[in-house]
Amino acid sequence: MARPRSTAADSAILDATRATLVELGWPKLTMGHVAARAGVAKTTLYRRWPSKSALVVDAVAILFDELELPDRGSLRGDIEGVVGSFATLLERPETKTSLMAVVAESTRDPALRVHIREAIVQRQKHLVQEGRDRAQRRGELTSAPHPGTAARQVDLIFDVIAGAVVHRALVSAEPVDGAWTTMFTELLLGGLSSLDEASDSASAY
Amino acid sequence: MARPRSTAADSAILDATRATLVELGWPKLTMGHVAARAGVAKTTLYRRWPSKSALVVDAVAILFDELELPDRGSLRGDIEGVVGSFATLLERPETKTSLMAVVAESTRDPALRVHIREAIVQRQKHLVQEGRDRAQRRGELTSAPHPGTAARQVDLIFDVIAGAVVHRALVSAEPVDGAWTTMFTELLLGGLSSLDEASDSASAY
DNA sequence: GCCATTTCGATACGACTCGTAGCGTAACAC
DNA sequence: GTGTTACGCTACGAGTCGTATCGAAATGGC
Repeated sequence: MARPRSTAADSAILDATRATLVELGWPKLTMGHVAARAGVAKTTLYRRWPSKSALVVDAVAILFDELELPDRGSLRGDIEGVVGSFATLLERPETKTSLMAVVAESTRDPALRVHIREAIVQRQKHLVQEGRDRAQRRGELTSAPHPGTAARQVDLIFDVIAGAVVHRALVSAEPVDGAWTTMFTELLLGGLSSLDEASDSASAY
Repeated sequence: MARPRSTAADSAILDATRATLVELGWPKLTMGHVAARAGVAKTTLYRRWPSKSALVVDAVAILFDELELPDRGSLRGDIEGVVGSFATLLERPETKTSLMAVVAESTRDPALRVHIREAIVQRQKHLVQEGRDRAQRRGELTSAPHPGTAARQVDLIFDVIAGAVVHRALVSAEPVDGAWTTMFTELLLGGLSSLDEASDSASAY
């Protein structure tokens, strides 16, 4: 009908949000700072995002798209690769300080919880599916009997990998280095083949 | 020398903190609220805790002591038990809203990070060691070759269990129910025996 | 029992953030 | 052009933060 919303402002705001996260960290990031840095009025921010948390989710979600799953020739290699790149991502100050913060706020804000699930979790879950498909083609894993079982296994593996790496890096606050990754991958490989056998023996799940 | 600090005030403050967490949640919890509820001046809070986060860590850490590892006769049973009780703990509003929040702030506050590690992580790590010892006595696992390897395995297992359950419950925001626990335990058992064999074959780690 | 010492409750403070409202101006669709 | 909408700017009340200051209260040492 009339003047459309400036898409330039959108990206300027998201860029400014990431830059401010790096510089000040989540707790000291304010809507005022972001607005000033983006060369935009504070009102413009509130016209597009209901809260600081929602803004940060969008600003950070894009960063997760850099996660890839290059084919390293084996399931072991693929897992070690994705763990490494995820750990690298978590070391960036933008993600490190804000990821836990938005999750924390989401425990009291259902809309934000859905927002995170769609923008980050579900959006990256294809990585697990892809790794699984590859392993099946290589004959390292067999396909699950029921489609529902397969989906639940993908969900489980995603929670285990993401959860373990996040916990190691941010809660235990110790490095996700080669030694840890090797050991974790060994654990996961053993677990996966165990799941494979268990679901082959019919009734299990 | 003179008037000692009131221990009654200490516990009144911690109780008030938990109660306020339940009622208002982390984001709306203020030092003013806690002080008023505890029947204490705001100044008294700041004399003992440097920040809201540090106060909440102490208030919540005690709750983790209710985690137990009753002997269910098998490693499988023990794991399922501890996963269940951890999930129950995470469902309580005091922990749910505040755990991620303090971790988030700890990414920019080294002192707080150490505080969390000592009060929560290290304090509960004995559960893993205990489960492992039991499994060895039952003959379900063998002891690691080097003591350093054993310690690293305990750290890894702790991160995997705690991380996966937290991620499932708070990030994916889906229930840690019996089906999930069964599947996760199966994964972990397979992984543990795999680690066992790998570390038996000498040089591995 | 008395006194020095330290904590305690109360209050006030400036600085900051929040989210919203009101305004005139600028940019686009038709 | 003209109407409609987004924009930048400013101001606002409410609320929080962490600190400073004060007299009163409680305790240990003598």
